[in-house]
Amino acid sequence: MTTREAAETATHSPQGSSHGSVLGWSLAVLLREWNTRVEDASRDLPQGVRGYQVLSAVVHEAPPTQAALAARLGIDRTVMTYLLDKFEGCDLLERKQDPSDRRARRIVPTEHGRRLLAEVDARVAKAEDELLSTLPPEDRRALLALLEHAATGAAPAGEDRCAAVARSAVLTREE
Amino acid sequence: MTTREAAETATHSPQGSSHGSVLGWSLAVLLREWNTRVEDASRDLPQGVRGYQVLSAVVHEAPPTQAALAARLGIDRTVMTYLLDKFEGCDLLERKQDPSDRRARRIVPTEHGRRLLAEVDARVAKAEDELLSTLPPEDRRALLALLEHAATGAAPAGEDRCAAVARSAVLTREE
DNA sequence: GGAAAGTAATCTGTCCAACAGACTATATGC
DNA sequence: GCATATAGTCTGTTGGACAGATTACTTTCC
Repeated sequence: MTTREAAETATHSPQGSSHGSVLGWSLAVLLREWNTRVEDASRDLPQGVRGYQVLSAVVHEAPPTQAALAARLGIDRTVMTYLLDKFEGCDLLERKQDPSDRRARRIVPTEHGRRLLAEVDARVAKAEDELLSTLPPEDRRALLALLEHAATGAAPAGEDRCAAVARSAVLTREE
Repeated sequence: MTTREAAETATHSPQGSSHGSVLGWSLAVLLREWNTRVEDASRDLPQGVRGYQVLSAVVHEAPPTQAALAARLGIDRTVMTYLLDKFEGCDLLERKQDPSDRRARRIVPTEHGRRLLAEVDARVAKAEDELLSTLPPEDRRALLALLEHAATGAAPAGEDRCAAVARSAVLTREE
């Protein structure tokens, strides 16, 4: 009896959000798999996936400060410090004084960093294709679009704003 | 705003994929937000989100063994041990000897566990709705479907099989 | 029937990564 | 110039993940 109740609850969906959170489970599974695959793709970078995300954000989004970068990736600021230490040590990123605010550091990629990221980006793209290989290309594009939309919409106020700032920074400050 | 428009934004960049992994970032942001919201929704459960996932999986999926449960959620088996200890301590779950294999324990929810989960499930559903509130209902459904499909497809062999086993267990094992 | 190998769960010890909190240096506002 | 806020760093603590050994039981194969 009790088991039957369970089965019923499980399939008895009022509005599609039937059995316990599909959302949470799917996100967790996908992210876990994404991690292991990208971990492999970022083998040349310090700090594995973490490192990839940092380098990628710096190059592609150019957040204006260390703090903005941390906020964008949801990383603690104290953690960001030693992450960047390693990147500087590997000659992938540099910290430069921001002339307009001497407390802040502008994080800029080195040439080496850019080149390496390009390689890794390619490997990551391939890994992601494999990860989503069960979806036809059309659905894959739809999923990515929906995900990005949902993520920017769901980000706790400040993250998308940060991205916007970052983008404008790219435009105004590129040399 | 439809999926197609979003897709355009996503693929908007000059050289196509010059955008670092949208996938990884989106998944991470969404999961992080999902976590904080569900953390709040599961305040009555031991172990927060973790606890919710465990209880939810036990009730809705009824994995046959502790190990299967752990595999489904991507949790280490040694961790599962003390997670379940707490649940037993709170009278939410029970470990019962599996008569057909006396090494294994069947994890079954108590009445209390079921009731509590029902409450929490409701709160979680609400939290998820809010999380995706920027998507129109149609897109929301599409996203969930695509996510689930992608996740089951991407799960390292054994996880969906485990779910299948679990479901059949629900059907065959009556009390 | 019984040794050998395999599996479910547990227990133990180790390690690392996250976070809070204090601290330095700048900035901004009154 | 004093008060308050912010960027970044450093330090100490803690919890959670994981590897490895252990116990109990099952399966296999001779």
